Amino acid sequence: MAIFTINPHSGVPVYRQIMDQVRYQLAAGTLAPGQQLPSIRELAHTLAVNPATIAKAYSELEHDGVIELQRGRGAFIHAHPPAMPRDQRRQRLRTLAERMAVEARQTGADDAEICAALDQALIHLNRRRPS
Amino acid sequence: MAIFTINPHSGVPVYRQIMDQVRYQLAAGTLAPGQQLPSIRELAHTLAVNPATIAKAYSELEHDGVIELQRGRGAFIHAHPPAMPRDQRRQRLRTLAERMAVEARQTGADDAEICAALDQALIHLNRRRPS
DNA sequence: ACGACTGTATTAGTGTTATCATACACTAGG
DNA sequence: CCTAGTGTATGATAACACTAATACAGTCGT
Repeated sequence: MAIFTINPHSGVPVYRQIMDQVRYQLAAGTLAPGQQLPSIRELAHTLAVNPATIAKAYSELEHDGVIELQRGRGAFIHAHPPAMPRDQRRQRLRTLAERMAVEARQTGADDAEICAALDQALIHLNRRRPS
Repeated sequence: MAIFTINPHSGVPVYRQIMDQVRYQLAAGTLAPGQQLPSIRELAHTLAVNPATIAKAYSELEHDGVIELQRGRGAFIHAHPPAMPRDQRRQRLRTLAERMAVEARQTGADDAEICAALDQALIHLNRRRPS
């Protein structure tokens, strides 16, 4: 199985699918800081998409501090994770939590059910992590 | 203060800002099932946007089962919340939780911090709820 | 120095989205 | 009935998103 898989008919943009998978695998530990990623052209060939599409995904990830691009060398998971300042992190978490809370409530779930879902997701992520 | 407020320069579409606020206020209890919303034209005038923009927001919300549109009468919060089937709800919660878990991990937060953020968000929502 | 690999930049084509304008159809009250 | 309110439907236009094509520039091993 390849590192990444793409579904061109899912409606979600290819470049975003790439970004999501890098983020997910980094969170899950399948990708580790410093590790080299497939080159733009190589990945483009594997997934049968235009190199510019991969370049866009990588470029955005670099802008977000997730990966590091080195001209002539390749793409790498950022060696030193950004380590967001405490205040900013708090604000970010608050935003994420509110979004999830509101959307989860739409399903009719109660607090316990919502928290349980998050616990499960975290446990699932931790599966592959030495931490 | 008006029921809704809009920021035309935020980059997020106006119709989506409307949708988000209806959903949020419903989750928070500021809007209650059965309650009447501002008419399309009235809200359009208040926010200084085209009625079709409000119509789109309302139409999408109706499609999602959040509100009810009655020609010649007005727009109302759906009296009986949709109550998603258990399986579908579980799947939806799983998706939401995974997204939050992955994005929260990006900030460098640990499990406890992430769960605490969600707890806070739920508590904050419950503030205005009789439930 | 060369060649084969890396990322970068610019431009363009295509489709979708967001907003607006205008005309239509239903409902309720006088 | 008729009027003033409601939502509905259609089409136009501008902006944006996504993908692609092509040419450029740095790195590294031979």
